[in-house]
Amino acid sequence: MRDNTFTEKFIKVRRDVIALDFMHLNGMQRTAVMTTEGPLLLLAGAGSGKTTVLINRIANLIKYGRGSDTDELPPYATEQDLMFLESYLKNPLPENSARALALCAVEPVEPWRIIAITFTNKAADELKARLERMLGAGANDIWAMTFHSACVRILRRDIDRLGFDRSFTIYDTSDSQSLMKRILKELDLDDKTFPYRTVLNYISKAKDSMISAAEFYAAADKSGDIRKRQIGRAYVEYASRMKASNALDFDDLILFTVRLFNENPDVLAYYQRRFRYVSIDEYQDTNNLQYLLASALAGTSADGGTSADGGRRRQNICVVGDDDQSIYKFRGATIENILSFEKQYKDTRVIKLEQNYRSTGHILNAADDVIRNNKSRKGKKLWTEKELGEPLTLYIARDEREEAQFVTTQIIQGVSAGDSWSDHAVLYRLNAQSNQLEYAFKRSGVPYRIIGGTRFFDRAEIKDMLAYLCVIVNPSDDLRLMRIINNPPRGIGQVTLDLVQELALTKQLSVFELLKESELYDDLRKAAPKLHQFANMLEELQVLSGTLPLDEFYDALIDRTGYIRTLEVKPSDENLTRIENVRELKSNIVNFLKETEDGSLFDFLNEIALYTDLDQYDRSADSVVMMTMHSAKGLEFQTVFIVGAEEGIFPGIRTIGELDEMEEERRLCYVAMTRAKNKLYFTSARQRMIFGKTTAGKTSRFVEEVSDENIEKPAPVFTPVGYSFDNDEERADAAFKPETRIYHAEPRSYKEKAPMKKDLKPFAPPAASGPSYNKGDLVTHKAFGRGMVTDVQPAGGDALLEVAFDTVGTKRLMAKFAAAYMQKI
DNA sequence: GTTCGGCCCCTTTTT
DNA sequence: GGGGCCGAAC
Repeated sequence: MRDNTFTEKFIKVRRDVIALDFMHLNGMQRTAVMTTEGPLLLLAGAGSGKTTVLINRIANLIKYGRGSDTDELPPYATEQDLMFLESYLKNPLPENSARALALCAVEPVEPWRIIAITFTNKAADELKARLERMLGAGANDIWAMTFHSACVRILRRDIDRLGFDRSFTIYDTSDSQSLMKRILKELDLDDKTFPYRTVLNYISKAKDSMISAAEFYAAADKSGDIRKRQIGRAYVEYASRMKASNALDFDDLILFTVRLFNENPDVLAYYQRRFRYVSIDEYQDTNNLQYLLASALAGTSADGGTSADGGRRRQNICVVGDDDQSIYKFRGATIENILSFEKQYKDTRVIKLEQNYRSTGHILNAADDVIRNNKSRKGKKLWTEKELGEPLTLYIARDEREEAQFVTTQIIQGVSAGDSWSDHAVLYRLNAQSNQLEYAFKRSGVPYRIIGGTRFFDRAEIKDMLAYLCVIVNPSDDLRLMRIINNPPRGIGQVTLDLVQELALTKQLSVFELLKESELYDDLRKAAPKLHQFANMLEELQVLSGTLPLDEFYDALIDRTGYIRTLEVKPSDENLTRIENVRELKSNIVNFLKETEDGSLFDFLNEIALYTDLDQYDRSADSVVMMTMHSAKGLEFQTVFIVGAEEGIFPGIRTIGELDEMEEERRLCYVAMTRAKNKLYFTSARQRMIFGKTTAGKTSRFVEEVSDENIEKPAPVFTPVGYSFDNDEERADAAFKPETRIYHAEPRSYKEKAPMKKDLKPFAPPAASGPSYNKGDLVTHKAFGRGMVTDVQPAGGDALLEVAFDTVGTKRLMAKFAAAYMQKI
C-alpha cells in the first residue's frame, strides 16, 4: 500500500530524521545542508558559518546520499518502516540508528565523488582538516583543493593530449616576469611603451577570454593597432618559450584544463561521471576561466549546450559566495558569475545565510553602514544575537609612526588585560605600510608575524635553490637554468650567455643540450670547458637525486654547487641571512618528507609551486598578525586594527573617482571590518610617509560612512603648544582613554614641521624624566610580568634594555617607551 | 668577468 | 624607501 499519504509521510519523516544530525545548525544552515540535488546558490554573509555548512553538507551526502532531498522511496519500504522512523524521530535510541540510516539513505555518496574547490590553500587546508575531523580518514578521498591544484592534478594525468609533457613545471609570477623581460629585450621593445607588467596583463586577460597567442596577434595585426601588434608578438614568443620549457603559468593551469575538456570529450566525461557533487567556494571571485571550468565540471557548457553525456546528468553544483565580499576584480574576477548563476541554471535554489556568529552588534552595524553605500549589490542585511559590544574607535595620529605606536599601546594594554597576542590583527591596504608597525612592535617587544609581503619563496636565494631543483627535474627549463648557470659565479659571462641562448634558439635545442655540445661551436670555444663542466655537474646531480633521499640530496646540492661556501666568503649580515634561508628551505623539505611517505623531488616541487606565505599562517603561534586586508579574507580575530584609513591610501588614490573600483574598495573595507569579533579600530594619520614621499590625507570616507552611534571619534580638540604630562605613565595612560586622548595640533607650517620630524617620539618623555635602569634591576611589566634587566645599551638619547622575564623569555625594550608599562621593584 | 655604486623606477591587492 | 638595472671601475 503505497498511496500518496504514505509517500508524503515517509519523505517528511525521513527528512526530519536526517535533520536530527544537524540540529546544531540554524534553520537556514540546515536547509542548505539538506539541499543536495541540482544547482544551489548559497549567499553566505560574512561570519555566517559558511564553511560549517559546506562541511555538514558533504557529511550529509556521504551519510545519507540524496535522502534529504529526493522524493524517491526505498522500493521495499513498508508501513512498519514508516512507523519505525516516526518513533525513532521521537526517541532516537542508538541501537536503532543503523536501521534508521538504512531507511533514510539514498545512494550514499562515495567521498571521491565529491569535489570542493576553494581559492586559497589556506581555505582548502581548513576544509580538509575539518572534514577529516568530522569524517575520519575517508575524508582524504574528497577533492578539497584550490582551482589551481585541482587543475594541476587533472593536467598531470592528461596534458600530453595538448602536446605538453606530464612533468611540466609551473612558473610563478616572478618567473613569468623574468621571461617577459627577457623577451621584450630581445624583441627590442622599449620598456616605457611596453612595461612587462602591462604586457603580461594583456596576456592574462587574453587567456581569460581563451584567446590564443596566434589569435591575439592576428586580431591585432588586422586592427592595425601597432602597439597591440607588438604585444601580440611578445605573447607569441612567450607562449612558444613556455612550450619549449614545458612550463605553465598560473593562468595556463586553468586555461589548459578548460581546453583539455573542450577538446577531449572523453576526458571531460570521465570527470563529469566521477564528480557527482561539485561545490565552489568564494564564487564571487571566480574569473571567466574558472567559471568555464566550474560549468564544465557541473555538466553545463557555457554556451548552454549539453554535457558530455547528453545532458541527462544532474547538475549538482553548489556555489557559495557573497557579492559584498568580491575583492578580486583586479585579477579578472567577474561578479557577474554569481549574479547570473540563477539565469545559467534554471531550477536554481537560492538560500541566504544572514545570521552572523562572529561579530558584535556595533561591528556588524558599522559594516552595514559602509557596505550599503554600494549601488551594485544583491542586498542583504546581516544580523546577530550577540550584544552590541563596544563601539568602534577611530584614532587620528599625527603620522604613521604615532599610528604604529597607538596600535602597539592598545595591543599591550589588551594583553595585560588577559588577551593573547594572537587575538590581535593589524590589517593594511598596502604591504608597504607594515614597516612602521614592525619597528614599533620590535621596539616594544611585541611578538608579531607578517603574512605576505616579501615572501620566503620570493627571496633570491630561495629562488636560486629552487631553480637548481627544477632544472634537475626538468633540464629544458631554460629560464631557470639561465638563472643559475653563473650563480654562484663560474666565470661564465653575459656575452657567452647571450650567445648560448641565441644558438639554442636557432638550433632548436634546450640550453642544457647546447651546453653539452658547446665545444662544437667556434664562438663558444673559449667558454666551452666551463659550460660543459656546469652541464656535467647538473647531470651528476640528476643521478644523485635518483639515489639519495631528498633531504640528503639537498645537502649534496648545496655542497656540489658551493652555494653556501660562496656566501661565506663575505659574511655580511645580508649573506648570513641568505645562508640561513637556504638552510631554512631544508626544513621545508624535511617537513614535506614527514607528510608524504615517498616524497620525490618532483612531488616536492609540485607542492611548492602553488604554495604561498599565507599557507604558513599558523593559528597556534601566539603573536600579533599583520597582513593586507585581502589576505585576511576568511580569517577572524578578537580585535582588529584597520590602519591607514585615509583618503588616498584606503580608498587608494587610483580608485577615487572610479565608481566601480570605489565599490570594490568599499567591499574590501567590509571584508576587513567583518574580520573583527569584539573590537574594531580604525586609525588614520594626518600625514604619512609612503614610497618615500610625505602625503597628507583626511580620514577615509569609509570611516565617515559609519554612523555616529557605532563609532567613537576624537573631538576636534587641539593640544596647546607646549602641553605636557607630568610623567610618561600619565601621558601614556591618557592616550588610551577616549575622553582624554592627546590630539595634535594641525601642522603649523612646512618649515616648522620639518626639523621636528626627526626626533618626534610620540608618548616619549623628555630625556630628563623617566627612570633609569641598570643591569640587575628587577621590574614588573604590565604585559610580560616579572623580569630582570640583563643589559642596558645607550641608544639615541634613550636606552635599549634587555629584560629576562620569568614567563615570556628575554625581550628588548626601549627604556622610555617601556616606562609606561614597567616599574622597578 | 665581477663587483660596486648610483640611478631610476615604482609602488595594490593573489594563485 | 627600496629594489632592479645599468654602467664604470677593478
